[in-house]
Amino acid sequence: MGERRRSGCPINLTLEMVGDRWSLIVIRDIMFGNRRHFRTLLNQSEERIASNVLADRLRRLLAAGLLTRRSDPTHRQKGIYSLAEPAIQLVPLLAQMGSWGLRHAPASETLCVRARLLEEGGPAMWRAFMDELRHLHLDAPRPRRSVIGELKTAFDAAATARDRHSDRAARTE
Amino acid sequence: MGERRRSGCPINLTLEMVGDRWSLIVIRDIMFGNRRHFRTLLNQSEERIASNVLADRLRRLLAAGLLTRRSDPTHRQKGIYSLAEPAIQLVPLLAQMGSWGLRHAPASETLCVRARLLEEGGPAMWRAFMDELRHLHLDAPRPRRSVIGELKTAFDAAATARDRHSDRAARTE
DNA sequence: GGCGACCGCTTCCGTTCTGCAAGCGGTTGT
DNA sequence: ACAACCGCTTGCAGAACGGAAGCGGTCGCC
Repeated sequence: MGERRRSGCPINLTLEMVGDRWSLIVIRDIMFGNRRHFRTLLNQSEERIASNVLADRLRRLLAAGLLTRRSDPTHRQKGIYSLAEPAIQLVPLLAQMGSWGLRHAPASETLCVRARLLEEGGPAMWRAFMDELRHLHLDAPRPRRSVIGELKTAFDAAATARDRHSDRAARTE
Repeated sequence: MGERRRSGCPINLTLEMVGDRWSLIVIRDIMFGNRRHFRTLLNQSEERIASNVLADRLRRLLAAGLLTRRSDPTHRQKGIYSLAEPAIQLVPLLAQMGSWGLRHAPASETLCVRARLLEEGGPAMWRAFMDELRHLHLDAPRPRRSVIGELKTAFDAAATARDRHSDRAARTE
């Protein structure tokens, strides 16, 4: 089992825990999309994760203490996945990844809106977001500010604008 | 060539460019260790990267525009690898990875010193560091502040302290 | 000018990881 | 009872990884 660590460097250790092509995608979907079940993570995945890879990542993230799982009272065989505190503290990292990606990668305009908003909001917004996640995932009290709401509003507005635009484009074809 | 993009999400695109187990290690070593040649990246690698993997990563990072390569005037067959601007802008991301790793992973005390300093310095220190990197890699003017110097001083102090400690431990064995 | 050390980088090969499709046994709603 | 759905597994092919040896070229040195 190649579980031994390559070095004690914090950057390296972070890479070893979440530095693969899927772990942060799963965490992103739970975090920003509030997808809590296996099936929603699988089917609503923008990047089309394979079911075996998803199962494997959930297992690893549970083992690493980044996620927790409890059974869903409404369905005997479902589990509800929640972010643990270490995963919630990935918010600044994900925000930086979003900022970098929208500058240096061919990101889609609509999907950039949230990244841009999170960048403009800065650390204060990240902290509010983390508080909200603690409410949703760790039974902390509901904070006043809803960053998820702000992100959703901005995203919906951008999606509507894009649809209007593509309607117009379709009409002129 | 599995080069097609999975989605236009900025986080996903960042992952696709540098979200593997080695790319950011290579960039980290060039950035913090100022290792500019193939051999130094290979032999001084804390994590013992294999030469074929290193060659592959350098090729990819060059193709992605994160690194540049020029030939070394002192040795006909050597190349000097430099960070391009997009790689320099990974500083905040690497800083966040360091911060997360030292909190949530079993990071070595000595190697944590730099991550902690970079965290305490905050965005102002990151900006100074990026300016210094632009001087070292992009022929920008030398800035007043040397973050690399600060990091080295702190690291050396920690290493000395650790050595003293292990000497003492050895003596009492 | 010959020789050993070193240079960037490649090749080989066994192991592991990924991506895709199908499917399993159990649960739920009708 | 039955179909739809649930979390998750299996099988398999191709890609990526990791370790070791090695290739042709270059350098410093006597």
